[in-house]
Amino acid sequence: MRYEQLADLPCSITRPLVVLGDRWTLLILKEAFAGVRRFNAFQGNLGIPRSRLQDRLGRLVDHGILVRQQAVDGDHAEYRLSRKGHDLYPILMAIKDWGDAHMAPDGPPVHYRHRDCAGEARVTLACDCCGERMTAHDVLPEAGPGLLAQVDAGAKGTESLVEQPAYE
Amino acid sequence: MRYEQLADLPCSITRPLVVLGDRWTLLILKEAFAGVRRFNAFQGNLGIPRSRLQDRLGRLVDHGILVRQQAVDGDHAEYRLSRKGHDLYPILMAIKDWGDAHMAPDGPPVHYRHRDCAGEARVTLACDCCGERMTAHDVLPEAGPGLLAQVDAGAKGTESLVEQPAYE
DNA sequence: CAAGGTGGTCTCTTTTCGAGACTGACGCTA
DNA sequence: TAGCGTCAGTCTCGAAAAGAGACCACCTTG
Repeated sequence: MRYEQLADLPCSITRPLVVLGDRWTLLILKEAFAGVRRFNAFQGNLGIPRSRLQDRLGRLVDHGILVRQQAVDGDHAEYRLSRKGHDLYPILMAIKDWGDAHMAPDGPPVHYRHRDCAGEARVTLACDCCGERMTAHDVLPEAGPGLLAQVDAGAKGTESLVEQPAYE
Repeated sequence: MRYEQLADLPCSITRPLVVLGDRWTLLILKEAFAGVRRFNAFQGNLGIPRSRLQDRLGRLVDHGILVRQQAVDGDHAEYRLSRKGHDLYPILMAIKDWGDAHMAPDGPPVHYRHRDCAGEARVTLACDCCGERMTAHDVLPEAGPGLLAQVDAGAKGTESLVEQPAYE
């Protein structure tokens, strides 16, 4: 049970990971972005045990990442990405970029192309102020409002995060 | 054993996820980017069981994501990010952006600031040709060389990926 | 009515995880 | 040199999660 409590930490990387960080969840979402909506399709494409899929879909619905509804053209259930779920796309694309760079010796298995031109979708990390591209070396963590709110509320275990050392 | 075989699929999202997609791995890497290098520091910061940490660090070293070496200023072991590991940073930042947007009611706990100005690090998905920003709706998957190589080699289970439906 | 597809449940076995004690190497210091 | 603290790493054992696959109720369609 202690693992779930990581979600209480004031960290915007840790909190999503408690929801998304297991064997299947991101794979399910990848399928959802590929247009899959039905239970049996998820199950067949991934080979995930049915009970496991049931559990994961339920959690994603609970978190508002997927929405379960009846299909308009039939009686069957559908799982569709909510806005919140849709916003996960850059995460999958960042994974894709890394996979293409480091785990695709024969080249990218799939090109994710811009509909309007021949270009490929790529994730970039940049400064939202000056627009310059950034790497981990250019980043300096600094306490934000979400952390200060917890400190003010007397939460424990937050001190170390305030003094987070910069990545060298 | 079937889960690990997903890594054989020609998909640059699936393959990294088989390596990175469990409770702890990305959390360990998050710590590594925060400057953590020592076994006990990972263990203490995350509360991960020692045997689990041992296993995960070993896997990351095996995959060339971390490098284990003796510290220059002492006898203890150090785990440092390799180039390959360093390249994972956009994934963590994409998760951070989503966490800030959807799981941080009090605002971002931590600002990841550009060293050179006051701006914040943000991940964007854009076309590498025309530079236009993209969402999942703008993407059209298309078979690439890594997939065709497997098809030519007579691999099974690749057909469905070629005909991957576009995200609606 | 039978066949086949749907999402979903149940059971049983195997695997993984978690907690914490334990080890052995090393350095410091009294 | 004996004692102590710290380091990474190992072992054990009970608990939790995952996996495989049968099973269910419901609905179409022939």
